[in-house]
Amino acid sequence: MGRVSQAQAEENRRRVVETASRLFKEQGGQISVADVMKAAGLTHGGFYKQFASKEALFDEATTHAFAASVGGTATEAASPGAEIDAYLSTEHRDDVAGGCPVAALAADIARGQGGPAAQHQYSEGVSEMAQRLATDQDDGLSRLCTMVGALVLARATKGEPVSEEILATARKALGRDD
Amino acid sequence: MGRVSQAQAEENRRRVVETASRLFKEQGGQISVADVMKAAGLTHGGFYKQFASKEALFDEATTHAFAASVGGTATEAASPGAEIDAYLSTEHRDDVAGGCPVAALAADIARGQGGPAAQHQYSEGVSEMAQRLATDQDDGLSRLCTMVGALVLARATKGEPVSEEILATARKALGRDD
DNA sequence: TGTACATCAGTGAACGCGCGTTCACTGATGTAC
DNA sequence: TGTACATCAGTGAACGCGCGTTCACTGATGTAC
Repeated sequence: MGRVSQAQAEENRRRVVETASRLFKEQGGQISVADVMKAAGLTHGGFYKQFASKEALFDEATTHAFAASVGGTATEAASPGAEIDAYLSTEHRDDVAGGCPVAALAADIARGQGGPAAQHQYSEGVSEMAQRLATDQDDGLSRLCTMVGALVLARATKGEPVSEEILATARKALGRDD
Repeated sequence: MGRVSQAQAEENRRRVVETASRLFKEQGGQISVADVMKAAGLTHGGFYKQFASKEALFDEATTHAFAASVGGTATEAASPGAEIDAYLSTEHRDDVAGGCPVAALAADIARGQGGPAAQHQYSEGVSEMAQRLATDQDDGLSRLCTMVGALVLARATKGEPVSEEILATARKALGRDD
C-alpha cells in the first residue's frame, strides 16, 4: 500500500483526530496510539508522519471536540430549555464519546494530559458554554456547574438508582419540570 | 530486613491504603503500584502479600477515602454554610489528594477503574453526602451537583481566571455571599 | 500529452521502557515444647 | 523461662506484555521536462 493522494491523506488525518476525540473523551489518556489508529482504520506506524506525539494528538482532539460540540447537538436544540433536557438525559449520560467535552475531558485536563494549549482551549470552552447558558439572572457559570456536576455524577453512578435521580433533580433545579 | 511484627505489618498495610487513597485521587488509576509502595516507604515486591491486585487496592483505597472524608474536614465545619465555603475554596481545589473523593474519583469510577464494589461504594458516598447537604427545600442532590461540578471545573481550569470565578459563582448560587 | 523520477503516506517490525505480577530468598517474629 | 524451629512480611530481581516512538521499506502519487 504505497503512497496515498494528498486528499486521502488529509481525510485520514481528519478521521484520526475525530476518532481520537471520541476515544479520549470516553477513555481518557490511557487509550493507546495504536488503538486510536486501529479505530480509524490505519496501522500505528504512520502516526508520527502526521502528529508530533500522543500529547499533540490530544491537543488537536480537544480542539476538535469543542468545535464539534459548538456546532453539534447542543446548538441545534430548539430552545435553551430543550438543550438542558438533552444535556441531562440518560442518552447523553450514556454517550460519553459523542457528548460534551467539558464534562468528559475535565479529569484529564486537570491531570495535565495534553499541554497548556489543551488546558487553555478547555477554559475557553467552559467560558463559551457558560455564556450560551446565561440568562438575565445568571451568568451561566453556576448553571454550567450544576449541569456538568450532574452529568459527571450520573455517569459515575450509572447502574445505581441514584444516577437517574441526579439527572432528574438537576433538571428540576434548572427549572425543567419532571 | 526479615520478617516484621504483625502490628508493624498491619500498620504498613494501613499506610499503603492511605497513601493509595491520596495518590488515586490525585492521579487516578495511572499511578503505578511501585509508586504507591515507594510513597508508603516500601518496595513493590511485597505488595501481593497484602493485596490481590491493583484493582483490589483501588477498591480499598476508595472505601478508605470515603471513610476519611466523612470523619474528616467536611464534618468538622462549624456550620453547613462553612462546609460549603471550605468545599468551594481554592485550598480545596488545590488539595486533590486530601480532598473530596466524590469529586476526585468520579472519572475513574465512571471508567470502571476498580470493580463494581468500588462503584457501589462511590454511589453510597454520593447519597450520604447529598443527605448531609439536604435542607428543607432541597434533597441535597442538586446542591451536590453544583458543588462537585464547580470543584471539577475549577480544577480543570486552574491557572486561568475563570477558575476562581467558577468557585465564587457557585458559592453565590448556594447562598454564600462574596 | 507522455515519460522518468523523486516524494512521502502508510506498513510492519523493531526499540527501550515501565507496567502489573511472580518468585526465590532473608531473617526477625511467633510458637511449640 | 529458655530453646528450636516454622512462619511469613518484606526485598530485589525477574517475567511477559503493551506502551510510545523509530525506522527501513513500499509503491502509488505528484512533478519536472
